[in-house]
Amino acid sequence: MTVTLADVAARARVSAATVSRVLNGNYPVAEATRERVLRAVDELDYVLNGPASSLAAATSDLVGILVDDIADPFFGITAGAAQTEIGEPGAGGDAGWAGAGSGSGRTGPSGRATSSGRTGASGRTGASGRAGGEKLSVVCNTGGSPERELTYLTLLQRQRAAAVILTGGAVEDPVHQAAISAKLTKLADAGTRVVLCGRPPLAGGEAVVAALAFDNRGGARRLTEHLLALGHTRIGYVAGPAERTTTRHRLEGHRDAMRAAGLGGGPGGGLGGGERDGDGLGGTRGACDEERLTVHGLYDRRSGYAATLELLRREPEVTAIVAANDTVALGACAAIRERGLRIPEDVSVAGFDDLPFSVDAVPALTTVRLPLYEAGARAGRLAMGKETPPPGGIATIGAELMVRGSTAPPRVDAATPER
Amino acid sequence: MTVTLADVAARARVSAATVSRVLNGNYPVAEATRERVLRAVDELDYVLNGPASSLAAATSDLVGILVDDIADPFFGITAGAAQTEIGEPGAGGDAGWAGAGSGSGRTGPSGRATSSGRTGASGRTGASGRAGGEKLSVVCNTGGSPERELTYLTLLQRQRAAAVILTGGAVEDPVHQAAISAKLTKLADAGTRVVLCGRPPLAGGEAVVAALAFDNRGGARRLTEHLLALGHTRIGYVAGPAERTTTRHRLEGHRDAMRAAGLGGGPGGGLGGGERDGDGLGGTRGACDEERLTVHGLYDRRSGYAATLELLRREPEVTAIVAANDTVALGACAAIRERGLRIPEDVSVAGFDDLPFSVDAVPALTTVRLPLYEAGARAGRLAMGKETPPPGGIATIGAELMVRGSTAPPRVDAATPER
DNA sequence: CTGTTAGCGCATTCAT
DNA sequence: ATGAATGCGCTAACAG
Repeated sequence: MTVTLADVAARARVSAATVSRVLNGNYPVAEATRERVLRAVDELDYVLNGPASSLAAATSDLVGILVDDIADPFFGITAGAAQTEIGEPGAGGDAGWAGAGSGSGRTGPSGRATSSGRTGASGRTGASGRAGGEKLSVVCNTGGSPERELTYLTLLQRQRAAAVILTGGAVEDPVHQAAISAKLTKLADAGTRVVLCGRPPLAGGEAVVAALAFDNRGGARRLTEHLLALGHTRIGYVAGPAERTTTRHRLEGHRDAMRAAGLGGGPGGGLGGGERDGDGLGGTRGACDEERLTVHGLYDRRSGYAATLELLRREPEVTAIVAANDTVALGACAAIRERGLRIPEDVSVAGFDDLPFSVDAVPALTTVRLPLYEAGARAGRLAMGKETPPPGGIATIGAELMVRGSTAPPRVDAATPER
Repeated sequence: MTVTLADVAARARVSAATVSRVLNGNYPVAEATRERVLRAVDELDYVLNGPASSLAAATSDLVGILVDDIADPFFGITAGAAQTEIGEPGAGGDAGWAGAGSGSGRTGPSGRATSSGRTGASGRTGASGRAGGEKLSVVCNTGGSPERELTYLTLLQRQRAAAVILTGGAVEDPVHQAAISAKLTKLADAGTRVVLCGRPPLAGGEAVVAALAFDNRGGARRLTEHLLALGHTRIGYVAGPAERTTTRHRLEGHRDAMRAAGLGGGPGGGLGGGERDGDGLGGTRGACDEERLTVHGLYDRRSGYAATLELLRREPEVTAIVAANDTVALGACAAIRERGLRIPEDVSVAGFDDLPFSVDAVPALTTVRLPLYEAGARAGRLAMGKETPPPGGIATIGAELMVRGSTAPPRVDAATPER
């Protein structure tokens, strides 16, 4: 019922081995034979049996991209970029079928004979039903759950995936860290290329081809410095889920800036944790403020809304709110407005990521731009081995402060800060 | 080097077949044996070889979800919902094995010490590195390109995917329609369950398990009726790519409403195409206006921005702009503001989809709500055979008008409409 | 309930 | 340059 290699071989009057060689394009085959085989493939509408092929070759063309939340543009942009790089034959191959007029014609297999620069491996394209050297890049939605992350990794391992890209922050639970780490090592041992994107390198990251980390800390620090420079001192922070690295790094950057300015709980400029209890003097508000002005939530609009309401309740005098990301910032804006406050006159708001909609917010959102597309694309290339990994396998990707309308100096009549 | 079924069998002192049965959980196995096998699996850290398994069983656990643009929340939400349904072992029992005396009590459900809810077939979890009955649901980004859509379909076909979900509008080019249709038929013939979500059923859709179509036309009509009721008559329309069904349906709904109100080019209330050239009288502005007040672009912010600028240039007197979707509406808002106009005082703006950020726009966006999550989840269940298809395999999903702040009556001093 | 026996469809040695 | 074997790792009858 389903047509196999043998059928094609029979039709083309060659052996199955030859058909295989033509299809994989990695072995010399006489042009005439090749034509015949290709024609038989078209006529029979043959489609390679992936599982069989993978089994025999001990490799597959599956590339997995793990994301926390596919509905979040942050991941959509990153994953889409990676997928673009992976989908394209890219380095060395051709894109197939340049020949037959693609506009409206391309009735199908007929007008070939061209097969432009069919160099080596990449050949066939899908228009007629065949598909060749392409990788099947797929994105898997973990929903932020470490268990699902592990499950997907196992599933991918089971498929003998060619590569795996993990995007977004990691969960810091040491048990999960270890589990993920072990799993990645096994994947790497089995020949799967592992790339981290927007996630800090893991301890003993030999298993990983490359880790692309965003400068979350630096970006957050510069953002808060901007607020401080405007004159804000009572700055609320709507953080993400406490256990994620992204959350921690952004929060640390924020606090670094605060402390360097003599605000917050720690020694100026320090980044160490310590000193949780206020010492009662020294020109700072003490650590209690640091805690009081931070609220954790999810990376979504609703959380931003709720957390901001809470922040406003705890400290009605805040003059600025820094959100974990742009989506959260949007929720924060809604909460602020609902309280009858204006942005930025009464309260400044800042986000993180610079997602496409941020520039359209009213007022436009001050945020920190992360080159998501570029990072995703690079991760894709790295996964495909189309780009050489950075030295040490680790690269930090810059974060750029984008000052826009949602931040401004605090009102002059705002309660005078204590210092 | 890699551990196989035989290794596990040897360690557990059983045959490979028994190990297979334990792993698939679809055949009676003595509890003691099962324990032994499971332990061996853990000790050896065994992971099933997917390709080999798929080859032998002639099925795979891969489920593909095709989307136009993964960076667009419209698709992210839909795909994420579908993936959630597919990922969960869920109810409904798994497709194949109702036969083997599983009527009430699954094979050997008796209390195993460990792992709480290890229910019958779905067994093993990922935490330890094993993964069982789960499907690997993956989303594939076509970028709106019919070629890539076909390529992905072929790739999925090659993997013998268990199911495929196509989301979003279809491209209307008859050649591609036919190609897709043919491909879907082949997939279905090979046992792949095909589900359409947010896409109209295709001609001769026997191949498809179910088609979930949004009521784009009705939603668009009600939206425009809302604008007309407010008193608008000069309404600009920023449409999506001309060749997509979603674009056409929304545009048709809009024009239906316009014509029913005696505006636009056709006979009142008609939905037929005809009458492209204005007849010069009859109380309507004629078809030329219909064309003049419509600009096509992509479904993104930038296009919305550019198209709106163009619309404002063509007809400075427009009092309302309807956008193809919310993202486009955001761009439209930016353009309008840049022109020094206020929303909604000078120009009303409306979108479509009701994405999460729309309620946070300022002013909040009037739009048409599509139950994306629900639709995606339903598509996922349909793909898994967990839900019975609607009668005829076709269901239309309602679209609800959401009136918010971005639409208001036109200014009274606006140029008086001619009628 | 469990072991035995055959392939699944293809990529590869080897030969030629 | 091509054909003929061999086996990848697993599942599915079929016995027992």
